[in-house]
Amino acid sequence: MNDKKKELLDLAEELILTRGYNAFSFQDLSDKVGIKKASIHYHFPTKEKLGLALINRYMEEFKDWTKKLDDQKENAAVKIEGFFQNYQKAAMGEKKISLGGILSAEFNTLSEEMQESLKLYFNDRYKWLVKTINDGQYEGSLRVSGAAEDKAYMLLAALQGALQIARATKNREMFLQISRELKNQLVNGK
Amino acid sequence: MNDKKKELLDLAEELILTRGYNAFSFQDLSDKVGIKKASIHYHFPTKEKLGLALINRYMEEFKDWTKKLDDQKENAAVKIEGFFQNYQKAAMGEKKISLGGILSAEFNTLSEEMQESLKLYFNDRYKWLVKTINDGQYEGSLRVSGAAEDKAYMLLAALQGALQIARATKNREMFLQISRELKNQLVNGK
DNA sequence: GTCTATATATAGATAGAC
DNA sequence: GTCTATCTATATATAGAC
Repeated sequence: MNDKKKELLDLAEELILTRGYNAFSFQDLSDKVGIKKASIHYHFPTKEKLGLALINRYMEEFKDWTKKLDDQKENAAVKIEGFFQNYQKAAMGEKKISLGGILSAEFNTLSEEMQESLKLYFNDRYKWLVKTINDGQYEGSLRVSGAAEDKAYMLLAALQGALQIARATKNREMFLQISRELKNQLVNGK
Repeated sequence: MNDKKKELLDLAEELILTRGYNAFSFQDLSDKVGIKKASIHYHFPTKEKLGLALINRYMEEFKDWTKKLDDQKENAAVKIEGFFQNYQKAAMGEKKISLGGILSAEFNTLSEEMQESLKLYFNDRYKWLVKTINDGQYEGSLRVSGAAEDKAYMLLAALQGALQIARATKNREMFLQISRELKNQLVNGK
């Protein structure tokens, strides 16, 4: 990916996380990146291609992130803590939403291909959580009551929901409290 | 509120929960309700007024719903079960989102007044949960470990997030599983 | 790669007739 | 209350020059 294309994707990411996929435009990109909006179509033929590129990049980044943890031979507790930190960064910042959060809300207005990619995005994260929680049980760095599958669902839903409510209520403390509670469930088997 | 106005608000609710606030238009309403889009401005001068009317109606409905439970002298466990059922209806249906969920995602594109109303919407629900959990502890219908405030946060976030993920993954079972787990935490003190 | 110009569609909103 | 007509703004996208 060339520099201009990457720059456009970075800006699109910023705009989508702030305003949503439907509420950002090629004109917004043009204003910020300094080329005319018609020129953006050279890099991304359609808005949908741009949207797909962004979801795919998110999935790549997640894969890279998890691979790095594997390479460093981190234990499951450290990995899960990193997962929390990723959400916490979002919660403490201005945007307070995840790509999955915004695109789920706009789900029914997205193309079939984007819908399918979004489903994969969530499934990737879910599967990683299940595996990591199971690893943690086995190695002893986590103590979880019940099935890893169920705890993974809960974790993902609560973190996504916490971001959502944090945005609307501007309440950062809430996110931290939910975080503490979830972590407690993961190490004390509650 | 006259019939036509109510009809418009009902349709707007349907459209907003399906496509989002920014992605529905007065033209959409016009197509379905059978009057020209210019005529809709007679009932709602601006789109924002319509949005505000919808949030306010949601808050009124919630107040009526909680009042009915109070009048029937239901215990806290029954009330909380009803709260779960409200979410479950959404999760099992086609829309799979709450008004708060969609408007949080679009938060930064909303008027200040709508943002403020949305904050109240969440705070109303949060305060009711705190009070109900505390009542449940006192009367013995619920057994919760830790502060009611913390459990209320968790409950709200997990249910909102569960709806969000259910929409994108088309996974209804996930919602039920999260529901079971949350209820377990509320009666077994975990 | 980026430009100007343009096509086509749709948005929210208003004026004024009926 | 609802209509037609219209305004103004903006959207995604394409053609063709440079």
